[in-house]
This record gives sequence, C-alpha cells and structure tokens, in this order.
Amino acid sequence: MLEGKFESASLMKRLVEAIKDSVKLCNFNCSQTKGITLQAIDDSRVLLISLKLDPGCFEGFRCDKNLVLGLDLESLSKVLKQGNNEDYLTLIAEDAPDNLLVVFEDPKKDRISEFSLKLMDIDSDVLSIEDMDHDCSITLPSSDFAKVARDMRTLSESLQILVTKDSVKFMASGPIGTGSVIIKAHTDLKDGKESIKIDLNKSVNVTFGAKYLNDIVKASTLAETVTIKLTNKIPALFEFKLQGGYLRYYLAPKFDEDEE
Amino acid sequence: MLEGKFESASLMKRLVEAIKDSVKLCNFNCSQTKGITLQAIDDSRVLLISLKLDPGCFEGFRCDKNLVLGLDLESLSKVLKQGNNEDYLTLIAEDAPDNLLVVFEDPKKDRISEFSLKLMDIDSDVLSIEDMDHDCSITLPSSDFAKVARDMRTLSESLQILVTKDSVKFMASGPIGTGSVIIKAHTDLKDGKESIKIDLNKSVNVTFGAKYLNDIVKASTLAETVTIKLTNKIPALFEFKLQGGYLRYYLAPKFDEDEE
DNA sequence: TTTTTCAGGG
DNA sequence: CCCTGAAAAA
Repeated sequence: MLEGKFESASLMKRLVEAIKDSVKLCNFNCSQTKGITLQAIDDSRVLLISLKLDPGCFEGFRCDKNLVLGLDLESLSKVLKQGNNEDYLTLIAEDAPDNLLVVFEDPKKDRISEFSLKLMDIDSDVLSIEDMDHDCSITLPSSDFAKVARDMRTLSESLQILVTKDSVKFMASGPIGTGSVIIKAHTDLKDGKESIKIDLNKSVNVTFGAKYLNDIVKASTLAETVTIKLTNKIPALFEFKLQGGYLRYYLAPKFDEDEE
Repeated sequence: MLEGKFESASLMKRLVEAIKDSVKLCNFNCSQTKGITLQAIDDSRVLLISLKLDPGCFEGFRCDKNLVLGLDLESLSKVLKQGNNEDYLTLIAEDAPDNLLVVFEDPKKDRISEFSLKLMDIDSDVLSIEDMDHDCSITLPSSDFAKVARDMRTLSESLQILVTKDSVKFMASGPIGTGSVIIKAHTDLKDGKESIKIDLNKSVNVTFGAKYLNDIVKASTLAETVTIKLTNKIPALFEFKLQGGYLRYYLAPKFDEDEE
C-alpha cells in the first residue's frame, strides 16, 4: 500500500508539467525510505530527468512495499489539471496495483475528486548517475535563466554558454542576427535568492540545443533558483531544489564543428 | 415596429455566443408584453434551448406588432462581434421586416455602427414546455459546473450525475482511467453565490453526452450560478437566470445499457 | 491545427 | 502589474 499525501496539489501539478513535454511514459519508483523517485530519458536520448521526492516532501507518506508505477504523463497531467493548486492531493496504490488513485480534496468547498489511472509496464533503463565534479557551478534565479533560454531561442536553435571567473555569457547566432547576454556574479543582500553565484575551477565553453533548454526551463516555477554545473563536452546538470528533494536535468552538449 | 435597446451590448453578445454552437438558425419571437423569446433545438434533437428576455431586460422596448425574426446565428454573431461590450445596442425591425437592424453606439467616442441582417423563414417547432417538477434541484456556481463538465470530458464522452441528499457526484470513465467528483452541499456565508444547494425529492442517476454539457457550459459567463433540475430518464433543465429573463437548456439524458 | 483572446495566479 | 495557461477563433 502506497499512500502519499501532499499538503497541496501544486507541487505535483508543476512537476508533471515540467516533465511531460520531454517524456511521455515513465516509471515512478516508490519506497518507504526514498519516497518517490523517477528517472526518464527523452526520445532523442539527449536529456535525462531525475526526480527525487523524499518522504519529507509529503504531509504523510507510507509505502509498505517497493512499487514501480508506470504512468502516461499526458494522462496524469489531464487528471492533475482537474485539481486546484490548494487542494490536498493524495496518491494511493495497492501493493500489486493495476491503477493509481489520485485524490483531491478541497476541504473548504467540500469537494472530493477521485481519479483512477491505468498503470502500464514501461521499459526502464535506470542509470546510476555518479555525482561528478564539474568545472563550474552557477546558481541564479530560475526566472532569469528561463528568460535567457527562451529569448535566445528566437535567434538560434543552439545556445552557447561561456563561463569565466565572474561572469556567464550566453550566445546565440542565427538568420536574424546574433546575441549575447552576460550575467555577472553578484550578491544581493536584500534577497539572497536574487544573487548570482559562480564557482569556477576551469573556464567552460559549451553549446546546447535550445529546444532542450526550453524544456528544462519549464521547471522554473518549482524553485526560485537553479544550479547549473558545466564541464566541457560532458553532460551538464541543471538542478531545481525542492524542499526535501530535487528535479535534475542532465543535458548532453552539442558536440560539433568549431568547438574543438 | 420593433425597437429594443440594451444598455450594453455584452448581454446579447454573450447570449448568441452561448447558443450558436448548438443551433445555426432560429426564430426570435418579439412581443410587447413578453419581450423577446427564442426556442431552438439542436440538430440531433437532444438539446433544447429556451431564452426569455422580458421587456425589463431592455433600457427601452417597444414592439407594436408580434414579430418572428428568423436569423442565422452565425451571421448575427459576426455582426455582434463588431460592437464593444459597453456600446449601446439597439435592435430594430419594421412591422413586416425583411431585415433586422443592429445598431451600436459608443456615446463617448461618437461612433455609430449599423448593420442590417437578412431575415429568413425558419420552420419552427415551438414546443410548449411545461414547468415540470423534478426529482432534484441543484444550484452551484456556474464556473464550478463548467470546470467539472470540461474536465471530465477529457475522460469520456459521457458524464454520469448522481444526486443524493447532500451531494452531487459526477462520474466519467474512459480509456485513460476513471474519475469522480463529489460536491457537497454547503452554504458560503461570505459569498452566497459560492454556495451549493441541493433540494432532493428522490435520488437521481442520469447520464448525459459530455458534448452537450460543454455546449451548455458556454453560458456560464451569463450568470454566476446555474440551477440544474434532474429526474431519471427525463430531460434535465439547466437554467441561467438573467435579470428579467433566463436562458434554459433542456437536455435529454443518455438512455442505455445498465441504467435500468 | 495554429493563432488570438481572455481569465487566473504570482 | 506581469506572466502563464486555458478557451475560442481562424
């Protein structure tokens, strides 16, 4: 028996919205100690998504037996949209489940919505991802990053990121012109979340597919800041910290031509 | 001579938008005492629409002679869209009219827009609808009802409604899973319009085509609340009260299989 | 199906 | 006040 109760539906709603454009089907792994984890790779195998929701993310969490819940994220999304952000949300599954039960409660209005989603068997390549050291780590407001990623996509399908000691430079160039955005490290004393922090071992120059960055950036509503870890020619890590968990994206860089 | 002047065009605009997806052609009946009434049935003869606009709905209303104005709602809609919501709107017709004159005035801007719509002869089966007693009556915020109707349609083309003493249960089941939404009667003291009221003589279990409910729900902008009257196997009534009139939908339930 | 408009949330 | 997501229109 799995029973995970969220204090509000908004977290789960946003998570699924942040993932479903990259991946259609995926397995939710449930265990008493680890809570709910998920790992999925997009069809082009360029973007890997890793989600962890510790039991502490839940108002109540119980999982008698490890479960793998194979879900169609499009269907899950349809169901989650039927709940309001402030509703209590509970996920329920039997020990050998055919279905996942999704229950919303709006205590004020005395409304209870209950949905049963069919589960599916999904092939899962669960990779173990080593926590590697990167050449640089950047932390910035996720909305800032989202804006750059979205804006630059109007110029090109590739976004180049150059990191030096105290600045990050985003560059794109395409038919209508070229652009660069330079963000300098700084500390915002009023609101630490507005600070931009750069830790650098080695300067970095990487290029990503703008399409993937735009998918990643859909998670911006989940956390005020995003931490980006980059190394030349190595998949980058984009991490959105949740309270008691995270949503991480691993994105392989573009590897072409002039970036020798 | 008919001359009906609305204080603002928005009512008429919304009404036509709420109807035109169900019915293409229909007769507007005008009389000095009754104002404007309309009755129309959709092509599948499952949904009947009944509109009443008392003379009191108008800022000024005069109708020397009873008229039947046969209109193409698509054309009427196109014309109405040319007026702003805050414009004065006047409908004018001669005693033996070939055309309906639609006049918008924006006094502030000194703009006058005038349109003449061709009238048509339309066969009308005007049914007399007796005000029957139903087994239950539900009043709830029209936006709540709209959300349930629209959301549940993502699950199935049929929506089942079960009413018991103090709750309404909406149920749908389809390929991706099943869902139910239970709304309990309650009184909102802060905002009475948010209350949910259930009057029940006999519990009810009816199923409707989700398509029709989605058409009905287009009227949600016309009234804050909707009153739904249901009886097993009998057409349901969905009423949106207007000030000095109403828009009512009569919808025949689906009648199949296991609902004996 | 794509684009535009409108309503709700941050 | 701005932005985002959902519904209507083309």
